Amino acid sequence: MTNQATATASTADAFTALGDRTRLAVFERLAEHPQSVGQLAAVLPVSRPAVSQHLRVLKDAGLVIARPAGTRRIYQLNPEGVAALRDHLDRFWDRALTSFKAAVEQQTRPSQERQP
Amino acid sequence: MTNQATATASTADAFTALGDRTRLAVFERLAEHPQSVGQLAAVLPVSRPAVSQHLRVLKDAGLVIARPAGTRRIYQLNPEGVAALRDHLDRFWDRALTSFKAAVEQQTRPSQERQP
DNA sequence: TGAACTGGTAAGTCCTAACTTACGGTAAGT
DNA sequence: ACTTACCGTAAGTTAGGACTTACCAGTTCA
Repeated sequence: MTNQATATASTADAFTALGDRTRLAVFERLAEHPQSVGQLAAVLPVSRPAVSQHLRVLKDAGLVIARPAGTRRIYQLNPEGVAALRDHLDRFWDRALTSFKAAVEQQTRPSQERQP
Repeated sequence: MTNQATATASTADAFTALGDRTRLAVFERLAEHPQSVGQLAAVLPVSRPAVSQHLRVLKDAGLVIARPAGTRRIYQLNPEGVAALRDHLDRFWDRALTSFKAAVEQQTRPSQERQP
């Protein structure tokens, strides 16, 4: 199938993508400046195919994009994907902390308890 | 000094903690309202010990805390840990997108290239 | 047209971790 | 005291994914 249509992936996919140490390192390197696969592999302690596979995961998660340049492929961050993930997480934190505050309210106001 | 390394490591730990589907589900359930281990296990498609193990990971990542209530243990979000992760991610996105913009500047202004 | 780069993919190995069952330990109810 | 309910941990199994080597396709330059 076309992985291009999967421009924006789910939050779980983004967490999974950035959850791996090597992949987070790749992402951070690309955050500094766009690079080719060989440049990344030269610095990281894994082989070039491994970097390619990690880049595929990051690309499927919508976090990076590639652009051909001669025989090389320059990878860079996908600002849209990163911004989308950031917005999604912001709403997520807001909901979580709001619900938490509501629970605290209900805690300090013991009108009714004992709900198994 | 070690703030940077520690901060980066904790971010990776948080990503790893929330990268698992089941663990993210646990975290989202707790974001709605505090619950006991048995309540979580009753809804989720895994056994109770599995939920306990996931809660341990989330607790080690500083994302949730537990409070004894009789024979049960009520888990809830750790607002401090969540807020800390949120702040750290905000700085992370800022750095990433700022560097990306700088790279775009350098791209549209091709004073020098050819850096293999 | 070759030779020498580049990088994606296949196939296979290996190790981590997510899951299970079994057990022990604590708190409340009878 | 005995029973019941709830939970954490140990031990063991298994599925997934992170990594390797080998191979193939596309691009550039002689």
